[in-house]
Amino acid sequence: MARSTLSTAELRRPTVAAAAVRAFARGGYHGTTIADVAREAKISPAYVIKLFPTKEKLFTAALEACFDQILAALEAGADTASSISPDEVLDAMADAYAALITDRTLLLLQVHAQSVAEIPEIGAAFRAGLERIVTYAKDRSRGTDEAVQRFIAFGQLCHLLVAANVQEVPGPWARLLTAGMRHL
Amino acid sequence: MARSTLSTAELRRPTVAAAAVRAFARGGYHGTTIADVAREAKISPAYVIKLFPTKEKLFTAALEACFDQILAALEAGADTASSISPDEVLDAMADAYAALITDRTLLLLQVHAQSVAEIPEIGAAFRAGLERIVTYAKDRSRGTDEAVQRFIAFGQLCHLLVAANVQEVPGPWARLLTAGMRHL
DNA sequence: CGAACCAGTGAGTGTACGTTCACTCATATG
DNA sequence: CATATGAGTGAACGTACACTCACTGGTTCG
Repeated sequence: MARSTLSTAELRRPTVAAAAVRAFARGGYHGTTIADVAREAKISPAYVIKLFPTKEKLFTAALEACFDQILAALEAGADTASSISPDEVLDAMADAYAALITDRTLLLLQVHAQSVAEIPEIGAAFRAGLERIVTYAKDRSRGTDEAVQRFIAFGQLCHLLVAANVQEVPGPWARLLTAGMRHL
Repeated sequence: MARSTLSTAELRRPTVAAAAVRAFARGGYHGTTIADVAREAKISPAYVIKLFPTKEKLFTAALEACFDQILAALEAGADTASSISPDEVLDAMADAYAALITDRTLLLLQVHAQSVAEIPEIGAAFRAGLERIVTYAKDRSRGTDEAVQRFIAFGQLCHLLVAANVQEVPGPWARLLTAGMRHL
């Protein structure tokens, strides 16, 4: 058994990053330990930090994996649009995003990342991911700046609703906020 | 000198809560220690937790103080509206909010709260504050549900831009997102 | 065979944190 | 003066965490 089946460190890194996505999505950066990630990845803590030398690098790796998945979903969604009208393309991407975050993992990781964006390395990775999303949405939809801005703004509203569990709560204010949102 | 000048615990609590707002806004829930809050309030850590028996209660107290200030700003802003047209009232409230969060303290505290809303006590306090904002915006502006929803969505976009420091960054994507935003 | 290498780990180290507790000191009142 | 009350603290306790390091066992190749 050579390279092809034996898991070298290089091959292992993405699976550990995927485990980090799940673990950090639960507890956020400060609320998640390297041991938590190790448990999720089914390896020892020591090996986690051999693969990603600091906790910050581990988190940014998770964040990049998160944005990779989001971009892929947006691309796939855009392909299903019934016309090339900008609004319809953006709408198809929104549908795809809503479907992607049915399990809240990727959404929560972004929320947590936003809250530790003051850490330089993490802030940079977060902005890089945001840039990818915004420029892709703009280029692919060929919509106006306003339409793309609205696309992001309502995405953020969606993050708020899910993070705060507004859907599970009664009251007219909650229904006002969730009206028309597709992430259920 | 009796009650009026001597600082009793009851009188001290709000000033400690205000210190907690500042401290937690910097580091978030998990990234801020009780000693940080104590330093900010210029008292000992032990006395902080005598005033607020657990870290969670301390954080929710800070969060409530934060929403108090936001509501007050929205009310004051609505009073300055040049007409009673719903859109103009909402616009005046948005201006007032933008002015309030010129220093990023209250904004960042909300972002951090959103990311630890899974902690039941904190999630409940966060939803309570959100409910106050939404119902006030709706009742005072007498706008449509859609207008109020948009008001909140673009508020969340504003939080994203500030938390991630998008204003300080070059690139067309950043300018697209910040276009028309007033929080500078 | 043996030497070099690499995936992966167990056990530790130093530090920092939330919370507790016994205490001090100032004031207030009888 | 004596006693009580409550503001405020110093020092400790137990735990938990990021990160280190010396090590094991398997594989590769001369």
